[in-house]
Amino acid sequence: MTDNTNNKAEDTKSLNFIEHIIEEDIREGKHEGRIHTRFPPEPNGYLHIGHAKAFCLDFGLAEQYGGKCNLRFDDTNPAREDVEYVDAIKEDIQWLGFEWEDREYYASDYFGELYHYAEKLIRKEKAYVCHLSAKEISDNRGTPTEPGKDSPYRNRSVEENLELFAKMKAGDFQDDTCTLRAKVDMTSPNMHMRDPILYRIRHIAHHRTGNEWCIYPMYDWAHGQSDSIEGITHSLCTLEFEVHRPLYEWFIAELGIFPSRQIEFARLNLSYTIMSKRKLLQLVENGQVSGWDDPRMPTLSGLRRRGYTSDSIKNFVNTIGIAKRNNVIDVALLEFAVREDLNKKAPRVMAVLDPIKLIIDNYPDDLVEELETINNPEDESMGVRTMPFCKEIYIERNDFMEDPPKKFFRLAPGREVRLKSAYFVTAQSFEKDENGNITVVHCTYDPDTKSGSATVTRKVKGTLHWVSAKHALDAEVRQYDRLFMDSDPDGHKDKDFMEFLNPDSLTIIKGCKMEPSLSSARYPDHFQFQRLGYFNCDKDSTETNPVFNRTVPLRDTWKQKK
RNA sequence: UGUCCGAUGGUGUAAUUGGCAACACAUCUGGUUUUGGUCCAGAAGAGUCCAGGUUCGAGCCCUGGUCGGACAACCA
Repeated sequence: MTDNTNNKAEDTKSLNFIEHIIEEDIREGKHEGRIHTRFPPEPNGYLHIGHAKAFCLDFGLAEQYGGKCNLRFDDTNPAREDVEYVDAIKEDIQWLGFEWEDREYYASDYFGELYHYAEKLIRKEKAYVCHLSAKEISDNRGTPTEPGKDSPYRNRSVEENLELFAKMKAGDFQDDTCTLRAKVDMTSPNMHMRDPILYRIRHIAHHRTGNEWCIYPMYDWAHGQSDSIEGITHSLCTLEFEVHRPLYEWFIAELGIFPSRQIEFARLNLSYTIMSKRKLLQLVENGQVSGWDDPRMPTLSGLRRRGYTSDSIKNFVNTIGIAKRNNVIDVALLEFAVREDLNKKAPRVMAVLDPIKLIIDNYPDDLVEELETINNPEDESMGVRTMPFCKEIYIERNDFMEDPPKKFFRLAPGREVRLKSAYFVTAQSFEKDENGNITVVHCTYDPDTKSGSATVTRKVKGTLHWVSAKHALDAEVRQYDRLFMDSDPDGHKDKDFMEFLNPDSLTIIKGCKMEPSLSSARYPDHFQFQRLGYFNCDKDSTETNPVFNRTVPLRDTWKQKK
């Protein structure tokens, strides 16, 4: 949260609905005022900005109310999960500055305890071993508007169930031959209460428990009980689990265990992007992006590589709020968040992406001046540096126009502009190649207009960035645009999200000219390329081929008017 | 024909729990500026999905609608 919103939040005591619940719980002395949350990712993919919303809430609330937040991997499905993801998930959470100390847990840590809970349910005649096939179970479950039918195995004896369940665990049965089901109510209007499956048989090695188990708990059975075992007071999850809550509470009541409370909030949706892990995986596997950390991905690793700062993401997440209604956040808000943060932090440098040579005819041939320039006008403590200046420099191709419109403030024949931190120059002539493209612009400079000298009082409308031709560093720049051309690529019943992929989401520009100080840039150093945008050094960058990503362009009111 | 949830400017969230609907982004003016950035000043934009009811008073409470979302994996 920024200082600003924080102050406002405290002044007006503007709370989201979960904070209201928590404060009321504290007021009433529930759980002795203890607040304990958890973030429960499944290690089957990388975390994205939507997960950031969730874990900033989980960890943030714990921080805010002097409680704790556990990191718990929900690893109950060995077929889809992998340690690669565990490490990536931890790195992303730490990147945003959250700490779980020694509370790194795994649902698989509780397999033993869960097994005993299941036996307890069997003894209470609240669970049974069912030999129906997946198809039969599905057929018997009914539909949302029609009740289901009882399984023929529903009423066997406690002893028989206990024995069969032990055999399931012992590996006496093949995959998919039977399940352990809770005995709730096949006629419930809530589908999740129609004798949900607790365990299925899978003879697969688990990334943590190896071959110790061949029965694996389902989400509803593992998740809630894990919350309870850890003494979680407020278990926050997204809206789609709302219909699971009655079951969550049924287990607590039947087992008589610690009553964690599940609270649901609306997940984050961002315009022009998709947030489904499955679909993001599809982009990775089809090679539409270079990996989970492709700078166009909404993953935290992608945003990090793109040049987003962790502060900007936290600020963003705290700005969007928490509620229960479905929402779509404008990506412009995310972009605002990085600009706001980088404006304060990023040193200003000069880089010319589409160079055209500017020759200062009246400047001494061999003279090189070291001109001083400020690193960040927003933060004087960032100091100054010098840039070499000489007779031939590069400017941006679109900063010169042969025949400009009246509101064009840049260079044109006979027009004078300022070269940032250097001199005023006036364009005199230009050269074209056989195709009519301008190749060189000739100008003259006024020695009395040197930056910092107060000798000239006349004003110029435009200021251009530039790089000394002789000293320029050649570099590659990767410009990114939105990955999808539709504001809601995932929201069309008749069309696949892949149809909306933007073919121009990545533009690689080689031969960009940069000021020499950039040779020391290393991943993930952030910069503002003056007049262009915020950029960061990419991890592909090398000594011989420096690479920069455009994080986000500067706000451009000129372009909008054109 | 079911159950659950939701509905406040273009977008997102607030509203001291029943007291003149506020903040941010986006948009548009004007000013400052050695970045057409930043910053500063200002404008426009909702009367809270609809219809009733309770009340001195309703975005908040009640009733009935409408619209939107979730739920029928041995996924989470």
